[in-house]
Amino acid sequence: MGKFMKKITVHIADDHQLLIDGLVAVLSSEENITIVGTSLNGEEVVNWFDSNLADILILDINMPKLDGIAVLKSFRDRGFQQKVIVLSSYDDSKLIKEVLKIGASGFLAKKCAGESIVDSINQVFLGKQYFSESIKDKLLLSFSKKTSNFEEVSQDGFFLNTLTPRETDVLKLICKQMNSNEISSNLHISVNTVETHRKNMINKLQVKNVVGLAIYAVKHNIV
Amino acid sequence: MGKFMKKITVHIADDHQLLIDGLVAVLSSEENITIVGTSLNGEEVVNWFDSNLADILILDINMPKLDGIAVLKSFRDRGFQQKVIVLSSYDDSKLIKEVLKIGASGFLAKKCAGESIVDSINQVFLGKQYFSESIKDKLLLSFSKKTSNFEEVSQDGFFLNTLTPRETDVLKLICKQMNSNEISSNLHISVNTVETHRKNMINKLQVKNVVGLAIYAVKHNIV
DNA sequence: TTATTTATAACGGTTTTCCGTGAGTGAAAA
DNA sequence: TTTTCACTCACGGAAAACCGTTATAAATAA
Repeated sequence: MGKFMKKITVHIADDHQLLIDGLVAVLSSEENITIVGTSLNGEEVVNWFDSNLADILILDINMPKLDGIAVLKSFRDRGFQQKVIVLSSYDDSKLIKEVLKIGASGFLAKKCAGESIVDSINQVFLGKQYFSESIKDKLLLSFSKKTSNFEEVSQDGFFLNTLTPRETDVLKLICKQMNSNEISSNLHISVNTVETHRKNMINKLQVKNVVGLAIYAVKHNIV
Repeated sequence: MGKFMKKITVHIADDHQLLIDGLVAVLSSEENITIVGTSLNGEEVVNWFDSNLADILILDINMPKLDGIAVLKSFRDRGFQQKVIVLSSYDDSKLIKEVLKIGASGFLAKKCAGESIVDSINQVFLGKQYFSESIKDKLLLSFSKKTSNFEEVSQDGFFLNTLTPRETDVLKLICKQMNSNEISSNLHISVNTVETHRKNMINKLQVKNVVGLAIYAVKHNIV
């Protein structure tokens, strides 16, 4: 490796400082990689990239304020060029496909090994895509089950809609184990309205019942 | 530091290999600490300590197979002596109090900084207790709200009961968004039985409805 | 041996959720 | 400016969840 070769600049975003510090420690021994910034939530990421540059962003999905999906979307909408490697605790095939569709270059499950983050940075920097082992398995598995994927595909790539602010309000209260009545008092709206929001969320997130909503909420850091 | 000073031996357990590798990288620069083992789930931890020793165990709460709480309880029941520092994404005051009651020596939120893990290991090795900043705040806050803590205390320290194997079966299916009817077919038991399990879980976990159960399940890695 | 725990099951009644469907308003985007 | 989106509200019926209570058998712990 030549002495004056350009180093790959990396920004790491994760709501767990401990993980960031860990990754920094892992990557610090790689001589062709420099960490030029870190963020603890989505807002910080967006703000940082407003006035800074990095070749690669390691982006956790589950973050407060603005989650990884929202950050990705905002980058895509603004035509930003840096590569993004998504990091997630949950290796859900729906999620993987969604982030790829929005424009991520790689997907790492947190259960992958430390080396694979080094590999992924190098590969993605070269313009390739990168998936950790468990992710590859999940993707292959989901493609072989054509039936269960039919609905997703048929919806032209919008199977994973995001919630409106108001829906998020309702979902938060649902997760506080309130019923529709309590929620309606709390938000000063009619019970019918609450139930409409509830229905709409169940439809757009393609879940079966409140349990699906609650799990979605936890996994997307809404609670 | 003397050349022949005993190093503190540490075992790290977390279901995210990435975090383990990160912690290993962070701790490897500490000359008085050696990592003598790692585990990706609760079972591995228990098995490892059956035939090995470490001064300190860094233990994640959310792990598959056997969660951190279960591991702690099994250690306590068998009279093991190593110190345990609990690691968790969720800095819930109930959880903190419970693990302390079972015998943990420290509690780190994953959002704490990498240095604090070094500090915690050193402190706990000296016989002290250690809490990361956010945890201290949570504890103080919960002690000042005496009212909300009355029920917990009044129950003689068993506010956080564990589920029976069968209840766990039911909960898993609940989280797959099945209704009681579907669950009963799936487990070949009566709908009434399913609903009994459901009720019992709601009671013993002190939640209000399925949403509470689902959130409990996700946070305790049952799904 | 006795007490407790676990898993099973029943039942009637109440509350809540879920489903379909339709509709009005205001704001923002095309 | 027309259209789309977010938010609001309504109603009726079906399905499911929740509550209280009781009970039996087997296994296990005290």
